[in-house]
Amino acid sequence: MAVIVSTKADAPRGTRAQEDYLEQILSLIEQKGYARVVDIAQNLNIAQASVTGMIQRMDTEGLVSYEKYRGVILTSEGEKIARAIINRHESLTKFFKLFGLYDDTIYEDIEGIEHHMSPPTLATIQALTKELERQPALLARVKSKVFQAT
Amino acid sequence: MAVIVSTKADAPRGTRAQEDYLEQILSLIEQKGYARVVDIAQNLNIAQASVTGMIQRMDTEGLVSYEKYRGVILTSEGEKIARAIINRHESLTKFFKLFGLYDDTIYEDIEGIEHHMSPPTLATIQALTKELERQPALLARVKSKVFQAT
DNA sequence: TATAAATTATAGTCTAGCCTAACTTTCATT
DNA sequence: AATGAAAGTTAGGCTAGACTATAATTTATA
Repeated sequence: MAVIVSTKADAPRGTRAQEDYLEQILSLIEQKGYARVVDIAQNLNIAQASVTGMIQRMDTEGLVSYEKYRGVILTSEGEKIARAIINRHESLTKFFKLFGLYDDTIYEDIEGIEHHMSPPTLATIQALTKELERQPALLARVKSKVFQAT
Repeated sequence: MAVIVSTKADAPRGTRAQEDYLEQILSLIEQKGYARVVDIAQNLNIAQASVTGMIQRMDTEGLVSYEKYRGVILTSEGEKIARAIINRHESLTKFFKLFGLYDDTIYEDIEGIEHHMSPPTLATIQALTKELERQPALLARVKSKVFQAT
């Protein structure tokens, strides 16, 4: 069963920074039930005031719904973007983990590239991941070619 | 013969935008012998005045050497960064081309991710590329799983 | 060689996205 | 219910990196 990938319909996108916020917000909501400014700020390593400001902008842009002092929730538009980003993040993590790269290395790389990978390319990575999972010998050979010096 | 990758020595880096400029400048110098503001501007899809401004900043930061009306050349620092970026670009192109992704898709994705990929991760991609080149049957199987709808 | 065209530079402006400091609201505890 | 701590907001400021309009310089050509 093949994966069908369209290059036509561009997925909705915020800016890079906004995607980071959306990803954090959804992740907080799923794990704690709500997303507070203070937690978003801490996770993104950003000042609280900056988070408030960005959230207000994202509210006017329809990515989140926000009321003063009442916390944030995602609009359906915002959630769609957040899920796309999280999906990319997870797929890429799975892929890179195959090769025994350090967790920190993986995390930093993905942080950068998850904002830039198109659906077709991601689908390819996913297919490749599946195939490599099915072929441990092949995977071992690739891994054996790369050593990381600590 | 294994590739040895260090995670210690961080490669010198400019900002994302600066890396784009450096890549363009080196590429122009290699293909035309010199890099003019007007060509950099056109290739990066940016106004000429913006290029002049950025080049001046990069001069003060030691990435390029610049004299009014006399064109730009790279410092050794700047060239080192430029070559690293171009190397990443080429490696990634080679990798994605394996899977029959559209050229435009490849170009856009790489434009985004080349600024964010660490040496260990890149080395892994390179090793994987080699292995897949050696195993056409495997490659075919992965490709068969992803169709792009035009 | 003079002058028009092309190229490059300057000046001034704008937005995104961050910061700190000070203020306001909410929450928890007594 | 009062009050101090925690969370959130506002105000003001900064830098990167883009823009347009205009001026200066170089290059090409009549």
